[in-house]
Amino acid sequence: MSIRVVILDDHPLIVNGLENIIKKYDDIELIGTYLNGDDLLKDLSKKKPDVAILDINMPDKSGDEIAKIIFHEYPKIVMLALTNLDNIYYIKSMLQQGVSGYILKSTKEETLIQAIRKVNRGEQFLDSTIKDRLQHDKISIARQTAHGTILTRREKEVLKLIAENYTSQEIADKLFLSKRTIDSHRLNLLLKLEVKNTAALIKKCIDMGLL
Amino acid sequence: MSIRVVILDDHPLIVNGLENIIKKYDDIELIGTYLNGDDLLKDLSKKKPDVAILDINMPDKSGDEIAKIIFHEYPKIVMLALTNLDNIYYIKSMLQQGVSGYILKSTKEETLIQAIRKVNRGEQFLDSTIKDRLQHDKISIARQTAHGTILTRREKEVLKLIAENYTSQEIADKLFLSKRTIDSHRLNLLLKLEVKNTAALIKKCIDMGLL
DNA sequence: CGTATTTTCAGTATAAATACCGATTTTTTT
DNA sequence: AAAAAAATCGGTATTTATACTGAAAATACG
Repeated sequence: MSIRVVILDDHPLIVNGLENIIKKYDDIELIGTYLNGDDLLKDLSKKKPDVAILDINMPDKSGDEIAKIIFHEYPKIVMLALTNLDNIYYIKSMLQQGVSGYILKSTKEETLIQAIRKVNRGEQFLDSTIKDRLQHDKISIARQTAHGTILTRREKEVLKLIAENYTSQEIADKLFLSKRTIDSHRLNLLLKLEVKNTAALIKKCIDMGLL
Repeated sequence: MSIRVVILDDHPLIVNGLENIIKKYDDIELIGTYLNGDDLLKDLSKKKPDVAILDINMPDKSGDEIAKIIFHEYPKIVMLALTNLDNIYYIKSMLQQGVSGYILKSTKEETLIQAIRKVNRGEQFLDSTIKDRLQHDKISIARQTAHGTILTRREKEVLKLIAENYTSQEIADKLFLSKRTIDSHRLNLLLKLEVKNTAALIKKCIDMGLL
């Protein structure tokens, strides 16, 4: 019996590439492709794939949210994350969310197929480049996820406005809050992301897909 | 005689997707794929494609640099730019660099094929979504390219350090310059990119692929 | 219903960035 | 060689952000 796979990626061209690759292999069957997380989640109540290939940088819901839901509602589905090199921040958190493997979007055909087969057998697959990066940034990633990179609703809101050319005072006016409150949120953002100024904050958040 | 095409993209998975799509059409022939601009340029002295599909966000050389070189050295080659929605900043500058068409990475198979055929006939092809965005941001883009979004070497250097968590004083020490000089560069960066603070500067630069 | 987290707000102080005024020297381009 | 652009540095004033106290109210969660 063949391995049934679904793909989630907001990039149709990537989906197309994966689709065409998988087609060539008899032991793997593509039973669904999705451009956003909600569509995938809806369809999972009907279809039962063995492996779900998930893009990490999604515009609406972030990859780890989807992974979390799938992991809890459909624990039998094995997940394989699709990621760029730039986004290693999520990796540890994704591991905890039950993701079994990581492949890069810049991966080759053979590596992809190998990864699908491996995670379907219950093993873990980490792209070698990701392994290196993990090794290299081990400490900072550990700290990263330790006190949580997960931002609260307000923090995200403030973050977004900061990136949009607003000052603290303007943000305060916009949200009908005190400037102190905004300062407070800014401070928390800097602490959570371990940066010491707004410039680095914005960069890191974009790198992590929070913006 | 079929349309001979080369592809430049640092994302193997995208290349793979394009490759598989083009394969299916008899009137289009893929004669080369490249993961970086230099490889493509080297090969152009031997191969003579009709159409070159170029990724815009490349890590080493930026897309418009490549386009400029091709346009001047091989004016017969028609260029089709591959872009994300996020990066419309380059579009006008690319047009001036001789690019004939724009397709989104999130495009569908048919649109891609249609675009290749159209630009090969000497016509222009703009993805409808890009058209909309161009319309919407018309004024700001015009201003953008007018006084040049092109940053100088020093400005890029300072910009990078700003994004890396350094203060003006620290940057000054690092580069053995006066703090005033750094202030000067910062001010120019803000003016050139038409933003009023560092946060927005970083965001815009990342959006534009300058970081 | 009680506990934890989030969100809210305050004072004060310092550090940093931005807004103006300017200018000279060096490098690149024509 | 001349012109243009880039890179350098200075003073001063103002605005904004960050650091350090701390704490009350609102929400979410078990």
